[in-house]
Amino acid sequence: MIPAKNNYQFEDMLDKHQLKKTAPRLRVLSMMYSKNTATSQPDLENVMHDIDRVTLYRILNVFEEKGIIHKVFDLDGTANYAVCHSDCEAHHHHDEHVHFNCTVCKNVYCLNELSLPSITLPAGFRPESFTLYASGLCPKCDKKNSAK
Amino acid sequence: MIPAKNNYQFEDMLDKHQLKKTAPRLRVLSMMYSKNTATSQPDLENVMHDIDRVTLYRILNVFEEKGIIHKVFDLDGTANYAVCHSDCEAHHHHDEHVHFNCTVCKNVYCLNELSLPSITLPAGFRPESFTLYASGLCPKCDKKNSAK
DNA sequence: ATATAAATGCAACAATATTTCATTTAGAAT
DNA sequence: ATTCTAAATGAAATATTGTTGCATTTATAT
Ligand SMILES: [Mn+2]
Ligand SMILES: [Mn+2]
Ligand SMILES: [Zn+2]
Ligand SMILES: [Zn+2]
Repeated sequence: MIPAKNNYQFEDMLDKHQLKKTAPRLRVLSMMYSKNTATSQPDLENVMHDIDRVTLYRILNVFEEKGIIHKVFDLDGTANYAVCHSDCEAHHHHDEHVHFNCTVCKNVYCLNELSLPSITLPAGFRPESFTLYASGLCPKCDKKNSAK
Repeated sequence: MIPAKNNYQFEDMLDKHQLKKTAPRLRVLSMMYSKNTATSQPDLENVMHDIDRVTLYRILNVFEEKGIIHKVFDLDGTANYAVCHSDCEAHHHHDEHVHFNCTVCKNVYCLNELSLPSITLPAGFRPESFTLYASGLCPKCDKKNSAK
């Protein structure tokens, strides 16, 4: 589903966005591409002890600006970031898919396959984008749950 | 649309939920019922200087627990609170309506009239609740915008 | 009027995010 | 290869946001 990427491809990505190929950026990229769930700033901080917190914030911000990753808030309101698969451009995201937040493992899944049902808003509202959040049990946690 | 309420009704509400009728609580209630948009903690803090920050947090928390208000995160991830109109009970909310976040005035509107379209998730996911967020121009900001 | 549990206010603390600036480094120019 | 420079990082300071503990006040039941 998510196409795996190697380090050369990550370097290309940074090149393409006129970002310098630095070690912290490559590590963040490879971490985010290796998972099928979104990553929070605390997640990164816990794994990459040697990289400064501020650097992580800045990497997340610039990646979001460039359209490499997009931000999703989970049930607690903490920001999670996931790689974009919708040919997003700088300052112009198109990540209008469903997000699933597991109530047990707290992971956030991007359900890129699902497009949103169209919906009509009350008169006067001019919507520009939609996001649908679903929460409940993810496949893993549901399996564990029904096993016992 | 939103039924206006007077102070006696606010007192009744607190009574019904076994909460003491205190001045801070009544003021928060009346502020939230007087608007048709959600209220953030900073909003409250800016208006009610004389009430302690911590008290406001506690009021919001207990109101949410009791099913009087529900929490909505806006585009920046800040928590906003809006009155419930879905006969919510303590620890059991049913606020599955559409939320609209205006990109200009930043206001969050509960579109209680709109129910959510049903949606089928990929195999394995066991959803328990849904929220649909829309963002764009609210009626007011759209009108101002097209005027000039 | 009194008693008591609940609620508030204040101070301290913790967690999270941003700003500033000195130092380092990637990539371009020579 | 060496030098140069803008970009990126790291570290400290500051700001913002949310929580905890405790003394004081207050709503309400008796
Ligand atoms: Mn996504
Ligand atoms: Mn709502
Ligand atoms: Zn899960
Ligand atoms: Zn607006």
